Amino acid sequence: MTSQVPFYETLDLTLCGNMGRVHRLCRDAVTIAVEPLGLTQSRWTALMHINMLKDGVTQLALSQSLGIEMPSLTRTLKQLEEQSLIVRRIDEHDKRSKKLYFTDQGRRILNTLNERIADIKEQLFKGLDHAQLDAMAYGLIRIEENAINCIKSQQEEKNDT
Amino acid sequence: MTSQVPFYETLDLTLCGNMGRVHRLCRDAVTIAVEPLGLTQSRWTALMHINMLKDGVTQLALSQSLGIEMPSLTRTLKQLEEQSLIVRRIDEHDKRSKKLYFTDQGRRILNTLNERIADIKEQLFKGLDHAQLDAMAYGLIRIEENAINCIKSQQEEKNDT
DNA sequence: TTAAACTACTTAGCATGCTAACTAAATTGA
DNA sequence: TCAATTTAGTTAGCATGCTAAGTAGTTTAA
Repeated sequence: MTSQVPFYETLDLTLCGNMGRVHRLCRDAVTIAVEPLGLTQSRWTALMHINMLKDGVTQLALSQSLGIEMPSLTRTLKQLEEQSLIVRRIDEHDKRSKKLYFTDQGRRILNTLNERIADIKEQLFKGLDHAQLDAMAYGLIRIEENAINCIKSQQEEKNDT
Repeated sequence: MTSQVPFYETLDLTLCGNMGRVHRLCRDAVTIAVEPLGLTQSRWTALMHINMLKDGVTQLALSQSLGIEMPSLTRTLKQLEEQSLIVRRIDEHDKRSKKLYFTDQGRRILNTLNERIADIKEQLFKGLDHAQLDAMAYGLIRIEENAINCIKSQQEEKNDT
């Protein structure tokens, strides 16, 4: 791929700012489209992931899939339960853990949600072919790994002193 | 570039989640490194951009460079001023606007900051060549444009009804 | 067997993004 | 000219990420 925009000009000082901004914009684009359903970003994202992982998933597994910490998730699930879109049931085999299930209404909302998101996704990725998207995904994953290692090595350094 | 990771597997349902996660991780990697300087993410980012735009930049110009809204910036600048790293002076030519200047201590902190960030940046981008980084930057900018258009068209649709 | 360690989840409270609504200064135009 | 609009910045308060610390159930090991 030819270099339309030199990376070091756009991201050098900014470092991670661009990613944050693009993230917020994508998030907002979807959220505006699903607002009539009474869903915020954290809530529609959680619903999509529960569906992807299938009914009965634990909160821990969901938090890992979402890439967020448990306390962030707890708040969102509480709201979804208050909206009667999901229920949380204690796992009888391990009473510490809770499994997540859609209610009938939750499943109805999910259908609409899927349609709206497919529509927005098409708009967001317009003009980018699969090779370009794959290149981005590869880069993101690579940077993610590097960041995790970087954080880990800094924490170890701190513990040694 | 060959497709190491199929985009639609990693980002399909997640959509923008990956970007958010990578953003947070990069941000945290730097923030851990500069914490001894008493700086949080929003504060070190603001300092870097003030330096990039040069002393005397207005708050408005800075908010645009950062890609955040004025109220988000106001809070951060207030903290930086309380830390005596910058001062905000009313522009005599336009008394609505305020210009930003480093204090001596601010400039000292900035030097250390630059060194630490250069170090972390190298770690974050390890294993990615310029072509790959450019591909990512291009994709990010393209998606950003698409998202802005998508949000705009949805808002216009809403106003028409 | 039972005390210690670990695990899943929750609660409390911070950081940083946002919008809505405000103030005060500058600009526009009837 | 001066009332209406626009602009730069602020304040207030919400959404959603986080960490630290707490509860209660499970596992481990002396």
